[in-house]
Amino acid sequence: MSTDISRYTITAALPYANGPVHIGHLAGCYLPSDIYARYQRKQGRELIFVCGTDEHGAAINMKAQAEGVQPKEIVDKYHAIIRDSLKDIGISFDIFSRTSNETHHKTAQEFFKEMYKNGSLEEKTTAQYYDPQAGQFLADRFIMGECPNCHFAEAYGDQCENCGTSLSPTELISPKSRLSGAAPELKETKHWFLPLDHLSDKIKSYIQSHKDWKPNVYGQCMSWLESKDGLQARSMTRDLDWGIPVPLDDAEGKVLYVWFDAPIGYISATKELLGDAWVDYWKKDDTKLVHFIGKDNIVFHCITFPAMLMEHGGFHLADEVPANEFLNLEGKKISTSRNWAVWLHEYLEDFKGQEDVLRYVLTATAPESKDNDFTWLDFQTRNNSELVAILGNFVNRVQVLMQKYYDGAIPAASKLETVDEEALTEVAAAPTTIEESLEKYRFREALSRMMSLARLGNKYLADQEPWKRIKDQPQRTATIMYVAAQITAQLSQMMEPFLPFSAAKLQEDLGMENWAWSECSRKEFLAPGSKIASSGHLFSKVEDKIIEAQKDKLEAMAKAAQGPSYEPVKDEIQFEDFTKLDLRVGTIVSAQKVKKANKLLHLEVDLGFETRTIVSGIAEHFSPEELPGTKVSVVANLAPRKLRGVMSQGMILMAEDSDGKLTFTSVPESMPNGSIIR
RNA sequence: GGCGAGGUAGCUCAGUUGGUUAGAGCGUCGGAUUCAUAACCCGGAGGUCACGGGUUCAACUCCCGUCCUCGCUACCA
Repeated sequence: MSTDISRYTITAALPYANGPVHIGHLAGCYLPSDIYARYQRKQGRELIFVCGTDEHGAAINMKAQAEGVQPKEIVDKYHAIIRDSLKDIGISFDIFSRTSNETHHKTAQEFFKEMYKNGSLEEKTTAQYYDPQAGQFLADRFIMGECPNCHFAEAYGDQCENCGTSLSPTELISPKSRLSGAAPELKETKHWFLPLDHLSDKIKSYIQSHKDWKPNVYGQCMSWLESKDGLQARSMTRDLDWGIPVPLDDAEGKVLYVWFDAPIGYISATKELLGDAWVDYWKKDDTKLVHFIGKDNIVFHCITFPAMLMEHGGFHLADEVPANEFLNLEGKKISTSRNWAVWLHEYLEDFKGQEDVLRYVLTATAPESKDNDFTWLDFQTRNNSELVAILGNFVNRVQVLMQKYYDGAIPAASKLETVDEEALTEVAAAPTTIEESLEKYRFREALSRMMSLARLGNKYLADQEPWKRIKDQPQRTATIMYVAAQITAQLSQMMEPFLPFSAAKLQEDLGMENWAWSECSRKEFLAPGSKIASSGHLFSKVEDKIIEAQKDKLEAMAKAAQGPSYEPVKDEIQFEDFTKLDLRVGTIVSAQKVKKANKLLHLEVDLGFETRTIVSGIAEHFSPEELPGTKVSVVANLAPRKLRGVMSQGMILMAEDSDGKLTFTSVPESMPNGSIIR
């Protein structure tokens, strides 16, 4: 890894094709990767920048089913939206592929076969639910039944949406297939697992050879590697009909696990782009492999995927994984299901021609070292007082003055004074300082260093006051304007990775090309006599009412998404079913936290005829001190269950609103403990 | 509860081989200016560096403890 770098493989996390891309994705992954790729291209480095949609997995299957369409329709729709919106915001992928295409299917299958041949995969047979009517095995999500825990009737096979418990399908009481409604049968099925424990040391020394990785990345990896349970084997296959068929004889109806095939998508995309030359970008050690991802993907890219590559053999492992944290929106977590998001394709509609504004704001506020907040007010401020007032304004001043005094033709400088020399020295030094930041993945710092060129320009003009000198010092004025023109030219070059649209526009005004990075460490970009045109302001102000409209839109969309989110009414039951429940009035006599659990409270509840111990998961909603004396409704005949070492003998009834907030179901104070509720 | 990351000016952040009055951008206040989209330029105010101990001649920086935020994980109505 210390060898000289001959080429770069830059990947951006594959967006999952079950929804559009929002500003969080952009800030966390696509913008930084694009800035990096554009910068390295300008450096003249050989590189590929690959991405594509991730189109497999049970979630897409589910969504298709919910909408009553084929999975293919879902992924086609979102692939197009994602591809177009990323292109329109200027993300300069060399290829934007998709995991549903043939090259990828073949590549993933070959990869799997090779691992199989190497003996890296462990075959295990387990009992899984099977739908006899639909004739297929059921993914966890495809099974519904009664939660063993809270007895919610529509718990899914992986999790109960009502009480949040993680489940395995076999725990469900009276399970039903969501495909046909039939009762599923347990049937033996075979899957292929990737054991990781034996790789633990190898992975650890790999991670430890990258101590320079960002603390969040390095820390999280070591946290996993040093966890007491060790690295668990993960199943690399699923019983599903949407995905890449497992390329083995005895694997009818089985597909590769989506997390297995997705990262191979980077490789397939490279093949698609380069043909046989893909090998250079993935197997040679003089290649630098950089994965841009969000923090949710760290473990996968730093541990699982490298493990897959190690087991397959012959691959070069990631050199850098500059993962970002999360971006919040107006103080709240971005949420697709609550529709709390600024969607990229909608931004592009609402802010036509202002692609660079979003790029600027999201780069300036990118969550590089900790979660960060995007607000529309901040968006407006940064646009108006940074892009418009500093950058756009400086460029415009130069263009206007040049036009006014010299008809747009750059004058020749006479003798350079110290201030001129100093300014030009800074101009020539800009690439070096910006490069320093970019090579360390400090994009916000790089952006700010780029902006200081504009600040330098504004100060230079203010100090030199050409508008005063034009009257009686024509030679001095010419020199000043010559210098100002060079600053502008350098700006147009240094802007390019960050603000490609504005850079192109400015370069055109200046009659320049997008120069190589190495050509930019200079003092003269534009010779005297070359023309500077002006095609109008680079940026325009964002008015208050635009911001208000966006904020209103956000609230309205969130409200609409939240409106009809009532739980569906459960299946009808008979009166006898109801009478099985023994509900009683009780009073909490004492409450204390259960140790080593932060959601559980150990309650003693007086039921009149006896006092019960009940463990309740309400510790995040109530403090123990406020509870004694509270009248509650209790399920008195629930089978006892041990929770965190404490035997719980019953359950307290709670009401929950759509935000997950809990309250006790009220019982009048006057009702004696032990009274029956029916 | 365990593990990881973070807690520095109104806002967004930089600052660790410990060392003079803790920095930047934006905002704010005052001044100056008019080439420029009331933009630009200069200056000021503004910080118990989450809190409490400890090590040291010296701590934002090292050690111990506590609190808060985020993530993973356990546990859960």
